[in-house]
Amino acid sequence: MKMEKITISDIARLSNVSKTTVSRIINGNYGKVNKDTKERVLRIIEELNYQPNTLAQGLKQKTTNVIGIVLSKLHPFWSAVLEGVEDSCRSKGYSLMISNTGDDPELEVEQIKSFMQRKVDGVIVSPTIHNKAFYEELIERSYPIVAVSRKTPNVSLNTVAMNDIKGSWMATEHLLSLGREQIMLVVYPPNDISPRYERVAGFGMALKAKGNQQSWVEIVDEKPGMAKQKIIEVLKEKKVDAIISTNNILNLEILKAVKESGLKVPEDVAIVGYDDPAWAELVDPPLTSVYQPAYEIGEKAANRLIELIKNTNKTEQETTIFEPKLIIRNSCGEKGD
Amino acid sequence: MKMEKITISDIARLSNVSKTTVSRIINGNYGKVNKDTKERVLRIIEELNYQPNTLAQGLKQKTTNVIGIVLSKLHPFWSAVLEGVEDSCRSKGYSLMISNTGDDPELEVEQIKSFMQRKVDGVIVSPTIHNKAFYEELIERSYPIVAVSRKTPNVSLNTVAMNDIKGSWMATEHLLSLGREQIMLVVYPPNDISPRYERVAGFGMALKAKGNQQSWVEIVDEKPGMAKQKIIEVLKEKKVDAIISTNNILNLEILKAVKESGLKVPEDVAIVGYDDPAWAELVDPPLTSVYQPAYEIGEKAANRLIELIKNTNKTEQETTIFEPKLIIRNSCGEKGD
DNA sequence: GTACCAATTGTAAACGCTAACATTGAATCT
DNA sequence: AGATTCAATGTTAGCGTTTACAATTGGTAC
Repeated sequence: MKMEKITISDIARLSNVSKTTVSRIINGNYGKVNKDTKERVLRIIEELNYQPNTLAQGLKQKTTNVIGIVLSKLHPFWSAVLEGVEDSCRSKGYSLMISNTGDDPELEVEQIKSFMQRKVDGVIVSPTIHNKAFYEELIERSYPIVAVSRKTPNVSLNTVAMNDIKGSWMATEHLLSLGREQIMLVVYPPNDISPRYERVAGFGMALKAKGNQQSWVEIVDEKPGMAKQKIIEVLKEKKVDAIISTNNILNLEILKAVKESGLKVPEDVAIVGYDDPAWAELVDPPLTSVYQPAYEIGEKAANRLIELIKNTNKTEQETTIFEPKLIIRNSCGEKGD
Repeated sequence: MKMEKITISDIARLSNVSKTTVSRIINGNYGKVNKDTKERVLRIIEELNYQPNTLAQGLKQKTTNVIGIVLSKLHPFWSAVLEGVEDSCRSKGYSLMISNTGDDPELEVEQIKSFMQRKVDGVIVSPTIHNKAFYEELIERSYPIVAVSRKTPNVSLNTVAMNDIKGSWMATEHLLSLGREQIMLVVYPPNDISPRYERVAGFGMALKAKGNQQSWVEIVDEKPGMAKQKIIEVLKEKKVDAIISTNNILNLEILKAVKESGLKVPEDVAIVGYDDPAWAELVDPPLTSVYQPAYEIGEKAANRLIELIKNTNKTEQETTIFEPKLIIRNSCGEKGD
């Protein structure tokens, strides 16, 4: 299992053919090369465990079979997305470069540029809504890129995302139908990031439809622990009979806050989580929650990107929206509670 | 913000210097170039938004500033490791290629080879214990590689991992000291993967120390849901007064199984989780669990790898072991329960 | 025997960069 | 003045591939 730094020239020399012929064989251009030489060369390649230098290939061919993914953080939702992306990429022969930005808009473009400099064939990104100009430029150059789990108003990126309005809408509807009236939607600062403001919007729509005016949106700080603290305060001061989470992490903060406040779920306060965590059925009471098919989103995003990379024709903007599901357990009680 | 495919030659031509000079400027070799030309060239680079082609650089320089990471899966533990790796890499100017193998030994070497073909500067891997020969070869060629969160007997890889014996040992000790006697350690098939058999070993050691002979190891199938089912069966047939989990996923399976079996925690059965999940304090009762500093492990692994890449001298094998912590909540009750 | 063709293989340039070595011109030394 | 040095810049080859274009060979048709 020798693996020295042998090049195509070595193979060529040792098998008495030109580099061209070896190259043809490497690339499966068998039609143009004699069966005997092919076998001889393949044997030598095998023996020396020769692996073509991908950098050189990329330099010459303008394509690397690498795609880059830029996302915000690695909490469970994104991990699942990433797994979908990864599986799909590997099965199609692409390698993956990854980078997290923590939703810093500048880091976002910096990382994409860095990937482009490395000549990745395309990029998957969970974009903030800034960087409009940057993305427009990419589109104009028809650089393969797809936005995942985030939408970009004013920029028509290829997109694979959730119906986020519907997610919070369903949650709100559910609570209202159970007679809850002072509902608090807890959300991180929603301005930069589409799912957040869509979830706020869906909440508002559902309230308006039922004429509810006692519910409100509580915007909380993103620093770990801050949300919990804030919620505890609010819970002391205001009448709250239901809480809706808007993501993975807030699920935890909300549940902890409620627990520490000594309130009973669902009697005192009903809770709807977001993102249906794996432990949802283990807490007491089991958490009603909005499910999102994260893995499938990732998979689809990767597939779409690869489509863009390969097909120079199927390139018109396309948006795929997945629908969330409300998984009802016991954290909202039943009608009349 | 034009970003056509401009090369170093364009910059050179437009600023009336040779490519060499431009190259010197790009690479910060300012000492050797006149201040005026430097500024002129930098301005043109800026104007045209020139970005050096990293493939070409890599081809020439034999170094890419990319590192590859090959791990088993993306459950929460590995996500946290990955975040540590990623942060550390980015802060030091490295990009990251990622790949999951699901602990398939063949895929493991396949992916590493693929990374090497792409000329990554080094690799972080969560290895199975197979592939001894392969890793030995890498070591012999002094290829920079570090094993993360897994140990490789017979192969002296640079390693950053946990004291896994101690983790289960502490859990077992804790349970024994509380008077539990029929303890079941639930584990996925442990043969290929060091933390698993270490956790089995730590369990055995603690039992032996106290002369306990009624406890046992329950090996369960890795397919989702299988563990839960098996545990439910066992719970019916045998007397079990404590269960120890050995990872993230098993935490969930065990808790679900116990819940479905209608047993009371900790009265009927005590439980110790592994990996201290974010939701540990939210379940009822809050889960006692073994904490592992996943992020720090990732960080350290990346740092060590980068050290190996840069320092051709500090290259002797080195193993860093982090210590787990037992976080006691209420799932094991108190003495005398 | 000459012309033509297909099959197989080779030559050489190019991809975009870096670096060893060479060149230039002016300043400094003796 | 001639030799020496130094700062600034350039020439050129090469990193490991691919590929347009040639070249060689033997066979076939006339």
